[in-house]
Amino acid sequence: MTTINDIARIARVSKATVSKVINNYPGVKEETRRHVLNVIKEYNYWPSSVARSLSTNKSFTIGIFEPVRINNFFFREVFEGIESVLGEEGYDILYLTNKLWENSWLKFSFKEKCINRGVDGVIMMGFGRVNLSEFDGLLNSNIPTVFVDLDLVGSNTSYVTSNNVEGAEMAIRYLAGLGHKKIAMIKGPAGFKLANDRFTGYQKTIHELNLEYNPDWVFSGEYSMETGYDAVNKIIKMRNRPTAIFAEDMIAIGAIRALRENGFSVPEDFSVMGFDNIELGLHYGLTTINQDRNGLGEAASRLLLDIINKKSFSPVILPVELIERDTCRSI
Amino acid sequence: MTTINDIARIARVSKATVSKVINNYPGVKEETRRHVLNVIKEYNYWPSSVARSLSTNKSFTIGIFEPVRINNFFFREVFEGIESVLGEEGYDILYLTNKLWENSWLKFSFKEKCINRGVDGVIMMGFGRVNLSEFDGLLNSNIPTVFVDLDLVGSNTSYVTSNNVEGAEMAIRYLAGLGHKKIAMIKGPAGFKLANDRFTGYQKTIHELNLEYNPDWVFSGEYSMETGYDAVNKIIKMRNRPTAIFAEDMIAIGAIRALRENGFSVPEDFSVMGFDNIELGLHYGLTTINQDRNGLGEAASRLLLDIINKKSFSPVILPVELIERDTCRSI
DNA sequence: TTTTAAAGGAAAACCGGTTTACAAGCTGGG
DNA sequence: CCCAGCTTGTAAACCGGTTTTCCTTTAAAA
Repeated sequence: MTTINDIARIARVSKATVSKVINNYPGVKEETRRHVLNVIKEYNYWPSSVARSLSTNKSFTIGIFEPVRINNFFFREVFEGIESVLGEEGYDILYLTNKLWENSWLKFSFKEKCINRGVDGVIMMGFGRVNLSEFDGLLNSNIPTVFVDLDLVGSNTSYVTSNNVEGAEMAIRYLAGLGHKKIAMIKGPAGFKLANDRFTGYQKTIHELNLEYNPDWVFSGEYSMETGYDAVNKIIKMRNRPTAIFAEDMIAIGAIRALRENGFSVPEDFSVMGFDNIELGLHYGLTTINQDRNGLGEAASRLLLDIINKKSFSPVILPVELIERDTCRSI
Repeated sequence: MTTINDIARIARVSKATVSKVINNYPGVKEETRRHVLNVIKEYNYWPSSVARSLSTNKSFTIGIFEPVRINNFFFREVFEGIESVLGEEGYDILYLTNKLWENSWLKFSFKEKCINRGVDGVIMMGFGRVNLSEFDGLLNSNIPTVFVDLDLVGSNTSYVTSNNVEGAEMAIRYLAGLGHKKIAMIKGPAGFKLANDRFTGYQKTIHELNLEYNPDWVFSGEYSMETGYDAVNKIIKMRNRPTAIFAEDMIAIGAIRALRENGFSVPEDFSVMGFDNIELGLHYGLTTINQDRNGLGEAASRLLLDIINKKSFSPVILPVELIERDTCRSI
């Protein structure tokens, strides 16, 4: 491998001079600069970012932790947003794995892993509100950190999220506008801010609009079709049935399938309203709330860069929008 | 940040001794070892992998290039396979972005980026057979490299892929077994080994079984529903129509939708056979060929580790299997 | 021509580790 | 009691960059 020493020797200058040329620093005669640049090009030299990181304490890498593997496509799209913004700024993205932790002679947590790898900042996604103490190290450190969909803040920590409360409110208002007064909700996994916020929006709006609130109409479960099936199986046995069902897309699709399999029609017998706008929803004509997953990733990266540059630490909450398709009807 | 010097000073030993303790090297009295370990734990010290990389020339990072963003879910699942294997071995994964390249004062290619970042190896995925010269640098370097779905080999380069030829053969034999003699194929994007191999298997088997080969029944396009729509629009206008359609899942689903929209029934009027087994296929009851995407990632990582350790360089070709659902019928 | 300031470049220290060479201390055999 | 040989630990060099300090040129001003 060609190093800065090779270049210095060949160009008959000191390595300090080569360094100045590489970094476009002043204090080098134009003639010398050109000469050094020629040698660099001729030998196809590229400085080692490892060595550079060591001396500057800046690595141009951002770490990502993403342990939970629910909901593949979701994080994938967030990731694309992250990558596009950070890439433009010259950062690469280090996917931090934690498989080895258990075997290690000294267990280490998020913070230690970040320090060990020398990342300039870290994005945390896919974490629920369980075991929050896991994050203590990070929050108390000065490592710039951005959480996606988890509202944690600290000296150098902030978060981004979609406006899930408002999204749920939009959904309920829309259903109410169609004449629905009995609306069920199938919540996502308990402990996740996402799911909690959506439920909050649901409750709040039910109250504001004076709709019927019935605890029996509130279900909860994993983010899967199963959960929709289970809830529908209970709903159809009820004497006092809701007329509309509000649930996250994957669950909503499970519900639609279950309803159809039981001889009900959507939206004739039940209206179904989703949340997320996953691609699959298109194939079911699912009316839903769209959240901008790419935008979430972009916002996360930009916020992280702002934290790194000490420019801004304010959480970012992204707007959502209602997408009208064919699974809700007015009654 | 706590460094090895701090630990050495506090423990009243030399940094060499601390280093030996960290790496479990011999030549340290048990008593000293324990003492140093205690100090390390007390001060929550973790060695900097940046500094370590610099001196050992080994970074425990694997790079990934994945420029094309077709087919999200596919790479996501491959990635999971990669991560699970490499994570176990203590590697982290560096997503290499190339957004900054154009602006850079010296353009650099895959090889230079790898050298610059000091990765121990690199996995290339999502590349087609276009501009193969882009890879010259990598192939001629001694950087361990594994391609996914592109059959490039070099001194330290190999590849993994599913057995796409055989998969196509299975598909055609299955359709022929159901009595189909006129089978159309909608190919994926030209230039990709994946798509080429599948077409090869199709052609070969058509010949072997003495089925009708009609160039008009061969279509080609992007990996999208659109492509399926377009092909079907042509097929239904033909006088001599095929009775079965073979295409990659997303395209096949487009075809199914197009057929239905035009008043045809699947599988009554046309049998449709997919390839890939994407999740969406389930919702259409699509009969298809499954390829093990997780396994592809695992195989890629293991092969890469083998190349790094100079143990094996042989390409890996993974078997596929036929999944029977509801879109093909016997005639 | 001499004085002085500015510009250019080299030398050396540093970042946090690893590794090699060597010295000191201890043990046991003759 | 002395010396060989093993064990333990230290000092120093090194990895490939950056940055500070300082010396040497060169050009401008007096």
